[in-house]
Amino acid sequence: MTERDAPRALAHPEREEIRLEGVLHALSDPLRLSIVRELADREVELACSDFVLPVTKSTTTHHFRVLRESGVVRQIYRGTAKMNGLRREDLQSLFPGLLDTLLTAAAAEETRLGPQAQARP
Amino acid sequence: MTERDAPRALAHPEREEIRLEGVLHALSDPLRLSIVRELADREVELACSDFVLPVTKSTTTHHFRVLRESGVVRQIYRGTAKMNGLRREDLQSLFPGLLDTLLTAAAAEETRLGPQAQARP
DNA sequence: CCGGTCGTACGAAGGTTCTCGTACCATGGG
DNA sequence: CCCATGGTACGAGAACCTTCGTACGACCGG
Repeated sequence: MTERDAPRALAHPEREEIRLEGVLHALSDPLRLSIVRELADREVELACSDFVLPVTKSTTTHHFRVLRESGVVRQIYRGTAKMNGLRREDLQSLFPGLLDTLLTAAAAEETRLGPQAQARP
Repeated sequence: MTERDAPRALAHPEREEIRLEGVLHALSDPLRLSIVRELADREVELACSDFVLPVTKSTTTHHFRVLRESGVVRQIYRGTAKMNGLRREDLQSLFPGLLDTLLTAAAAEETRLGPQAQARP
């Protein structure tokens, strides 16, 4: 069934398996935080290749995997593309208000430090 | 001046130097998160030695240093003891609601998983 | 079927983190 | 003045994280 509908299925933690420490660790990386912010801003599912990131494809795959395995995003294949969506409802149910507060905090920090200050040399 | 008043002063980031990524990273460790929760519950300054932690003194020093350098706690010497206080106002001013939301999320997770589930073997 | 696009797997280098043990320093009480 | 207490410094080992390159697999469009 699941195999038949989704030949290239990806492993996700169930809602109950999501751990706060894992979510915080996932979001403590500037690149991953910027991915989540963009996902939240656009409010649509985005392909990995829709993001312009200062790293190679391999590294991009790695970061999206961390986000998926920590329960922050849901990923599904659509043709050759891999679409990413925030797991808003799961996170809201487990940690009410956390995602929005974090997004607000990230926006505040960007305003404070200047929009270019998230990358490292 | 500063030297005279506090011969054993400790380096802290200024409020403006506190970075969201650093705070999230500091709190993504279960041991450090439990320290912050206890600090928030008691609402008083606590010495490092007031915490019962499943690690050695050296490791305890390390974790408190991470919390201090990320801007989460303020540490001052009082005699031989080193007192720790949450930097509530600084964090609230930079990231409104974040600390309380995180503490609530941590409490919710503990309720969900059982009070013994924060240590690792 | 063939080529191009999108993404994965694997291995490796380099850096950081977590942990400990041992030796040490600062403070305050007898 | 000495010692007990509370904490630090340093070094080391293990584990983990981030990054990359190269080679490969899956799907779509012609």
